[in-house]
Amino acid sequence: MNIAIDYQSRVPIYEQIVLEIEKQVALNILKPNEQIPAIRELAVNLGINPNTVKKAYDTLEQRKVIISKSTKGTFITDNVDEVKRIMVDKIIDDIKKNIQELENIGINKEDIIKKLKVSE
Amino acid sequence: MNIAIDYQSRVPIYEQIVLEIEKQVALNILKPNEQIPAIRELAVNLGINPNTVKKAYDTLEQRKVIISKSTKGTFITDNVDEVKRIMVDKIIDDIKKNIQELENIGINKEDIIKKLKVSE
DNA sequence: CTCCTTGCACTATTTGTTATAGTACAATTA
DNA sequence: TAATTGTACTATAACAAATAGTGCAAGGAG
Repeated sequence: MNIAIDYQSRVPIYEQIVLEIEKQVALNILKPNEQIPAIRELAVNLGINPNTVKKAYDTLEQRKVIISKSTKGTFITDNVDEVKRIMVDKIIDDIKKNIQELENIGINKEDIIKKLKVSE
Repeated sequence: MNIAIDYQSRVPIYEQIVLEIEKQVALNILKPNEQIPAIRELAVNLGINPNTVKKAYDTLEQRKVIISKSTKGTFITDNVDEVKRIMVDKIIDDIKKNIQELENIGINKEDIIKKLKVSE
């Protein structure tokens, strides 16, 4: 499990872990039903406190990205498609909001497309 | 000056003020050289501490959105276009990043456009 | 000149969240 | 039996945000 923690970031460590694991699920780096590191193990790997990892795992379980099985370990959900769908919807929504903001400022769709095409 | 503060948000109050004023500049609600409320006045209006408003104004001045004139008051910059340009560039950059993320997940440009067109 | 308002500067304290430290339990596995 | 798993809990530390409070210098209005 490869996770880079940015200690300068305003995003809490536990949330960085959440976002990174969600991302790796969406990118098929983490597969359905795959086991992920034990709380204590990941804590050691990242050099942080187990409670912080626990908080991340709790959040991920609430979002149905992972499933914790007592004494067995923690596993990626078997319904990875749903996780992806939610992520994609969120990103699409973000883009729509950004486009709306640009239009509010007075930039029309053609100009937006023009600006996007440069260096894309 | 109409600013709504969300106390539930993780974004600090001073930053909410910064973002809202920048937005109102971009939307031409706040005009070039226009005077904005005194620190103490806005603090009373929003029901917050003057130091919090001061921090917001300091940030805005650093970003060249406003100019503070001792004993005179605080004013919107005369170069509003530059503020707009920076905001637009930032939003465009956000959109690009989001598109890249979608492509990484495996969604091609045509699908992205299709998803964007629904309800837009 | 006096009073009020302005931005500015500073210290101290409070508050809430994040992160750490530490301990313990139940259940499964080797 | 020993080790590992997730779970649960309390206490503490660390940090940023926000508040509280005081005071200064300078300009404008009366």
